[in-house]
Amino acid sequence: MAGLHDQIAGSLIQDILSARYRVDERLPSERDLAARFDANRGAVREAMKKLEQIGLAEIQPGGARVKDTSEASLDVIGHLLAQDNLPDPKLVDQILVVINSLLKIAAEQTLELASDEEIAQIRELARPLYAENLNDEAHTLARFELFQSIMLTNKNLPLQLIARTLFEQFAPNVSVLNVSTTVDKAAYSQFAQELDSALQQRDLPAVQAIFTTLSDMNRESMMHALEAARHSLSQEATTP
Amino acid sequence: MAGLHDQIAGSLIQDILSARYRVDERLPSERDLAARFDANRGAVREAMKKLEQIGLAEIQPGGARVKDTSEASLDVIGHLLAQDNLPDPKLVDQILVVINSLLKIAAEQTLELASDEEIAQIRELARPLYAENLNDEAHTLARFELFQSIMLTNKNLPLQLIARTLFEQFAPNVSVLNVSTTVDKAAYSQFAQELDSALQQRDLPAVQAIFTTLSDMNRESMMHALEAARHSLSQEATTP
DNA sequence: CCGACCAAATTGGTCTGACCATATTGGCCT
DNA sequence: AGGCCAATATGGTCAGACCAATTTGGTCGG
Repeated sequence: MAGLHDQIAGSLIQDILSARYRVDERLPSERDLAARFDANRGAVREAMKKLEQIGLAEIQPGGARVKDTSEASLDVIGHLLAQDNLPDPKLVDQILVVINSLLKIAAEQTLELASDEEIAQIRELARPLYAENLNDEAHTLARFELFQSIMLTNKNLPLQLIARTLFEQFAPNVSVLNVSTTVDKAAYSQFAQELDSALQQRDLPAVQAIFTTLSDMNRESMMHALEAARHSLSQEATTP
Repeated sequence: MAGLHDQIAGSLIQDILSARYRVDERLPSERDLAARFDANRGAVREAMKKLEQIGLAEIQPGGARVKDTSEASLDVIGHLLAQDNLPDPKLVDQILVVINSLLKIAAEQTLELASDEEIAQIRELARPLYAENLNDEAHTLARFELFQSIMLTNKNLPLQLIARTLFEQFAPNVSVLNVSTTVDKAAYSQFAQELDSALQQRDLPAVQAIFTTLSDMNRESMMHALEAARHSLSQEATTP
């Protein structure tokens, strides 16, 4: 299924992220890599192009050099998360901070710019979360739809692009954690009700406070899910 | 200087962004495009790869289709800004909202996590802005260094990557505007002093308020610069 | 002994041409 | 008219070659 260049790129990305090549170090030549992977140079070349696009390497006539992660593109995040069995908790928390902040910004802007109809639509999507006895799947779906609605109602294109990019890299790497089992549905119910009310009254400070609280909630439940997964993994290791 | 594939990519990007191809419409085949541009298929292929990377097209066996801008990568922003003589004011404002929000988040996190030494370093960089009689160049540099310091002191990698990416696309497209001539240096002086004090006392609400005000300031001065450039352009048109 | 300079080897960049697997198309048959 | 199938067009991959720029290593002169 995956093209040869994808395998090569994946291997090189892994090598770079696991620090097998130091920053500023020259990568092997395309011809060498082609020989090592028993592949066409074109395939290696495509792989190198991907590295460059991700921002992990800088290709120049004379050789390709490894760049620091901090100079990379936002697309490295996904690769960083996928590096180990479990995603790095610190990185996960950083991502959550950013995503939740973006959500907060979107909500603030929505409050300021959205029409009454648009506000009403968002409020509709908060209703399902009133229920504290939703099953995990339905609860996850309801949360997702509410957040997506807030993001899309906002007409800020850069904000949307960032949020989507970040989420797309984030989601597949935390899906194994079954976060929905650790969310506090009672707290979410209160959140939904307060949000509904604050939206109706277009109460900016209230909305800000609500999303600050939400951020803490989400970060907490994610940390719990990560810890649970870590325990589960170490159990598997001892009883194979 | 620019490779042939870059010219082809640029032409295709322009065509897509100016809506000469509709969303979901099939692009001409690589062989057709090669003939049209009098180029090698490999060159066209590289150009198409770039389109796919930016997220403006989706390449599949059977043909390439145009995607909606909202599904693109964050890298479209630069191309969107560069599309006309002057960048789209609405888009510019949206970008400023996001950048300023990210800065605010970084500042909040810095307040929470940074060491006293790091805080002190940032405060140092606020000092130069006390002066209201800095020349434009020095003022721009001082602002830039302060903001960059806040961004880097924060250890949030995703936040840094997003901010840098956004800024790199933004800066070259607004550099023609000479924004520094429209900033209110007196207001900036007050901002710097308040920030210095708020950082020293680690006063979170104060920092939040300061950056909210800063955002409005920046957005205003950018709008003024845009308007000035617009007038300047229309004058040139009447007196060539 | 060191630095500047130059030629050779290496490297990425580009082009040509071909073949393959798959998707699309258009005609044919029912 | 609808379904089926072959012909065709398309993107995906590969091989081999040449070019321009960089890097490298040696040599010469100070």
